[in-house]
Order: sequence, then C-alpha cells, then structure tokens
Amino acid sequence: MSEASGRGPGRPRGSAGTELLDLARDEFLTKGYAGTTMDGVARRARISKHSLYGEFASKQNLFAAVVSDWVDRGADAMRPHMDALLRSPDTTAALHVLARTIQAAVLSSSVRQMRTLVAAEATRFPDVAADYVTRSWERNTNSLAEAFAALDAQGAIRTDTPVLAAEQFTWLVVAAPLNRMTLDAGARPYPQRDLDVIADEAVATFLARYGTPRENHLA
Amino acid sequence: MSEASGRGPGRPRGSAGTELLDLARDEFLTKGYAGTTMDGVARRARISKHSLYGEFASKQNLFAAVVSDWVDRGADAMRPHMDALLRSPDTTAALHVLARTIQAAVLSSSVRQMRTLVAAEATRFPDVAADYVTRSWERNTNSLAEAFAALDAQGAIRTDTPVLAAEQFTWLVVAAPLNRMTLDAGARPYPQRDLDVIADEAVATFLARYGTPRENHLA
DNA sequence: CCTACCGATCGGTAGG
DNA sequence: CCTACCGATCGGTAGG
Repeated sequence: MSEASGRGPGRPRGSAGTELLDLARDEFLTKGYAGTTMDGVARRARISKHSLYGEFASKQNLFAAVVSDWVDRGADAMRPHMDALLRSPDTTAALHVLARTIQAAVLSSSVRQMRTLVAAEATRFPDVAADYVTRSWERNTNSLAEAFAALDAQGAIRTDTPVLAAEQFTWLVVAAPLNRMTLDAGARPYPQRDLDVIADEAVATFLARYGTPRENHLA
Repeated sequence: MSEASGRGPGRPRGSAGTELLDLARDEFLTKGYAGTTMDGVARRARISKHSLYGEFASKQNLFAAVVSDWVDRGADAMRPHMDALLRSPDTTAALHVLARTIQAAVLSSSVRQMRTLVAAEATRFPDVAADYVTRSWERNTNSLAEAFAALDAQGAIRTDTPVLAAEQFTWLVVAAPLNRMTLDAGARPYPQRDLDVIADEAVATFLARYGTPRENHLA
C-alpha cells in the first residue's frame, strides 16, 4: 500500500492503479474537467507524464476511468441498509433511520461533487453520464423499490407502484437540501437540525400516502 | 431590434446590450465556462474583442452579468400562476395544472443548462451561485408557499408549514425527471406520459398529507 | 474596429 | 532486451 515501499535500492515508486484513480478523482472533483491538467495529476502521483499516458491514453480516457471506478465502488451502497428496514418491527422508526442514511450518502461532499462534475460534462461524455445514472441512481432506487415491495407484502405499507414510491421517498428526503447545497457551494454548512426536520416531514408525507392503518403512522 | 439596422450609411452594428448577453449566455450554456472564449463571443456578436472588453472588463465579469440578467428575467415566473390556483373551485384540478406548469418551467432546456452551469462554477463564483438560488429558487418557492397559506386559510388544504409543503410539492413534481435529464443529457427526450404520471402521483401524495376531507381528494 | 501580439499553459509525444 | 521513468519540448490555444 505504501508508495514508498521500493523493491531493492531503486527509486520509490509513484502512485498507480486505484491510488492513481483516487488522486485523479480528487483533481477532477476539485478543479473540474477543464481545470484538471495531466501534468498536475502526474505531479501529484509522482510519476512522469509518460507513465501516466502509459496507463491512460488520453485525458478523456482517464476521466472515464475515474467515474467508472467511482461508480463501481458505490453502486450498491444502499443494499446493506435494506435488511434493517425489512426486519424492523417498527416501520416508521426504520424509515426515519433510512431517511438519515440516504441524506448522509447523497448529500456527502464527494457525491455532490461527482454529480456536478458528471452533469457539467454530460454533453461531452454522454456514455459516462449514462453509466453513472444507470449503475448508481437506478440501482439504488431499485434496491429501495424492492424493499418497499417486500414491506407491501408484509402489510407494513401499501403500494402497487414501489419504484414510484421509492423515487418519491428519496426525493422528499434529499431534493431540497441537495438543490441548495449543489447550487450554493459557498454557503454555510447545512444545519443538521434542518435536515432532521426535512427527514421527519418526508416520512410523514410518505406514510400519509403509503402507510397502513394498523401501523398507526399518523398518531 | 435588428442587428443590421445601421444608422446612416455606416457599417451594420454588431450585437450589444441584451442581445449580446443572450449570445454570451448561449455560449456559456452550450460550451461551459472554460469552453467559452472571449474571441468566440466577440466573433458571434460581430464586434471586436476590444469592444467586448469595453462592455465587460473580464470573462468573469461577463459571466456574472449573463447569470444576473437571466435571473432578473425569470425570478417571478411562477407568480402569475398562483392566482389561478387560489381562484379555482377545484383545488385538486388546479394542483394538477400547476404541477405541469412547474415541470415545463424547471425541466426546460435553458433552466437545466443554467442550473448545471451555475453548479459547476459555484466554487469559482460563489456570489453568482448564491444570487441565483436566492432570487430564483427561493423566490418561486415563497410564491408557492404564500399560495398554500392562502389555501389553508380557505380550508382547501391544511398545513401549518407552507414553505415546507411548497418544497415537498415542487420536488415531488420535478426532482426525479430533473435528476435524470440533468445527469443523462444524451438520453432520449423524457416521455410526456411519464411526466404526467409523476405529476399525478405527486398531487396524490401531496393531498394525502395536506388535503382536507371535505375536498374528498382521495376518492 | 482590426491585426498582431504578450506571457502562460494546455494535452500529448519526442529521444534516451 | 524489458520495465519504468526522466527532462525537455512539440504544435496549438487560452485570456487579455
């Protein structure tokens, strides 16, 4: 793992593989596509540009690899949280927890930066953008939709359109703060108290529509 | 208005004022900030770079003017639609109409492109981004919140938190398609039928939470 | 208004 | 011969 673990008496190796992709990702997220230079990536990785071009034939190639690697690692981030939702005896409480989990994930600095970057370059890199949407957003939405379908079968909620319910839940939980944080990067950090209110109200609205009487959600 | 309406026998004038801002806006929206060149703007406006720098001292200055002008023109776009909502005897039907109006506005190509551009440059231009959020998004949300407060007073809906209700309504209506269209620019046009379903389901969920019994929204 | 420039820096490639 | 890498510089283009 250490970049200084040279073999033999030779020069310490620079970054490569996953470590190189992480470096490059940070450059792209911080400076944007146009603002990122191959020189800068190479310098930061302590390798020559020649070596960098040996791994990635062009800047476009590097960009696509960075986004693809990022998508790989976060594609099923929501899956582990679905079990807790399905096994909880208190669906309302479990939805409150899930709402905060989704907020933490989607509103994280890295996810917001990656969304902004991919959107900004969607015209130049339509394949990268399409891959991001399909393997990241649609995958996580489908995980939640499957969980909602299972809850419907349990009688804990009631919905015939679980995908639509999953999208409504997700956006009730994150859309307002995501919009604000994305457009107004210079603003003060979003208060946790405001996020809690939004999460609570999202669950309340969701259950007003999809809750079942026996769960007594609206008490 | 015509750019060829020279005065006297002289050379036809190039673009200036609002027309110049429109040209520059299209350049920024199409090519992004970094991809837009002052040479390109000047050439397209048929003025010299010298003249362009006479009106805007720098590229940053031009960018700020373009966004500010855009915000000026669309700041209160939703206001005229609030009257129809308040005067309609059928609140449910009026909300369906409003949902489609909001979709048409927010999902339009120009609004999506401007959102993406401002977000991409929010780090470099925090003031521009903050101005956009405050005078565009917050203003329109507040218009809707005022209308919801009036509907509550009428007994047509029931809410003690009209701003929150307005945000929930807005994002139920536009968040999912906005996310898709923003991230996946190369995709086929969003089917109107899908937008209609999303609008209808948004109204249904909204009224499940905020509707009043006497309106019989859930029949 | 235009041509002609500047200092700098870009993505990509050369020889060794 | 191979790999991994270097210093230097290419042709073009950016904002000004």
